[in-house]
Amino acid sequence: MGLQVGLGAHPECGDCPIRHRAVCARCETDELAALEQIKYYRSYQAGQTITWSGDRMDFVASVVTGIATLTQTMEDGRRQMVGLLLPSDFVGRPGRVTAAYDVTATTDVLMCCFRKKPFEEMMGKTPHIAERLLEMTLDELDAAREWMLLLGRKTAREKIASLIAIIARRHASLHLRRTGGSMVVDLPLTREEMADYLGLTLETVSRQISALKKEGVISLEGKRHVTIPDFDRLLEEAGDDSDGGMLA
Amino acid sequence: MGLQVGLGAHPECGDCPIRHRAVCARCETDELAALEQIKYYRSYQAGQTITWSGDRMDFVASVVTGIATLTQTMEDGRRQMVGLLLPSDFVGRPGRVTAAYDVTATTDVLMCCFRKKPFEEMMGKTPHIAERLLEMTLDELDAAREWMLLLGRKTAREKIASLIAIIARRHASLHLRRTGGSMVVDLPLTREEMADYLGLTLETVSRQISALKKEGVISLEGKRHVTIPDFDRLLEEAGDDSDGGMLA
DNA sequence: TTCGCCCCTTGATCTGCATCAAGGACCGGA
DNA sequence: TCCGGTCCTTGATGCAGATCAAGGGGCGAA
Repeated sequence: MGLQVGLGAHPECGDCPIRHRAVCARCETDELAALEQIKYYRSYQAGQTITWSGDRMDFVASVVTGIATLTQTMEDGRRQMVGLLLPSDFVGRPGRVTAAYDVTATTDVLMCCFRKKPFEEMMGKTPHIAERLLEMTLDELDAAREWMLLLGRKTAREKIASLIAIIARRHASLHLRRTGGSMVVDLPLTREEMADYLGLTLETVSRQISALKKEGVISLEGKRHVTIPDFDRLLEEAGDDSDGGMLA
Repeated sequence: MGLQVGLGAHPECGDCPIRHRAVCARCETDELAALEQIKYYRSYQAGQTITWSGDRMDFVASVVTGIATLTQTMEDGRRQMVGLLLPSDFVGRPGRVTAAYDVTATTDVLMCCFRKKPFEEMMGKTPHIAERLLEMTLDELDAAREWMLLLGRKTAREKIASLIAIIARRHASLHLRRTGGSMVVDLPLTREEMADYLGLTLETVSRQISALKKEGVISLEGKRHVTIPDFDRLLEEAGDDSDGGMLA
């Protein structure tokens, strides 16, 4: 979450997120060249599991296109999503051999991968990579803490409103369109995935979306296409103090 | 959370956590000397607020002794703890000017502080610091994700059992005593603070602790002193898959 | 065109935890 | 010794969201 660096920031960069958005370390050329040499691409189909928790994972990667999730599962099947990976987000942990979470592609996904060992060696040689990764990880930690407030203290209605706001913000540079003051977003998740994100059941998700729709906070075309006539109203429903830097 | 490096790992280190446990970067001498020059100590009384969310925070720091918490508060007063800082844990974010959370001392706390600017300059010069901070932040992120599973999907009873297990583990090198196979821990939090940690009310916390006590999962002396006769049993109550590396 | 599979919606009922309320244990100060 | 405050426990009641259940819409395959 929250690992994006605006596309506009480094216009000279190319198509791989690690390079142009994730750990490009301000586009310093030699680092780019080195990273360039060890990267490779992998694609996954919608629904495909990228790694299972506990499996060996010998690469780190960055999402180029598509959406993936991190989830934890208890023995009895209860599931909680703990990460939502959008383009430019980073997965994997330098210095760890096995995956800690199930990583699943919810849409078709293209990943830009780096074998862990050469990546770690590069990190040792190019300090900016560790600094950039630190910055990204701190952003993720902030997002996780916001998420904890949501899980622990928000009502079902507030959770739904928050999720829509979060997706609207995160997709801002990707899929968001402003149409005369109103925002339009496509929800990239099924009701069940939203439930796993929010710590609810899919029935409750469905009911609360219907309620927000009936009351005019959002409007729906089909099941996924959401129009937000008044973003501030949505934030109010979400229980958020403020916009938190939507357009900062 | 989870930022500890065993005391035994670097016996030659001194008394400041940044130095001997947090970002010592394997005790490389020159880095130590440089860090040594910019550090200073501050102490806080139990109950005192260290920073309010939104305040300017011009230092980063590491807890030397005592316990502090990070909490988020909604406008209507609902509170969620999002971080629990034990000795050796790190607070603050290089590259950010204002605090994102309320930081509160729950016991008397001694912090080892570094003014942000010199610390950031040092980071630029000594790459190992960023690497070490990255490692610590990734540990915190993992802990946050475990916490999200707890908040989103666990029952009140499982939450309490989980919290006791977490504290027992984290205090392992500090306060934990093994007495013939059983463990003894002092809960460093009031019932209300536990409730804020777990996303419950203090009444529910109290009831569930009583229940676990009645069923022999734990025993209590006074309100804070807990004996765990069978740690595996506790983990079972917590819904955890396994010990997760308690003594690893 | 029809079938079958998802995904989603809505209704009825149940229940775990919140809320409201009262009182007990402990402690430090007058 | 009593008093007030803080922290904790326990009981009674209410309600948000889970659970159980039924059915509708869209879409790809036959």
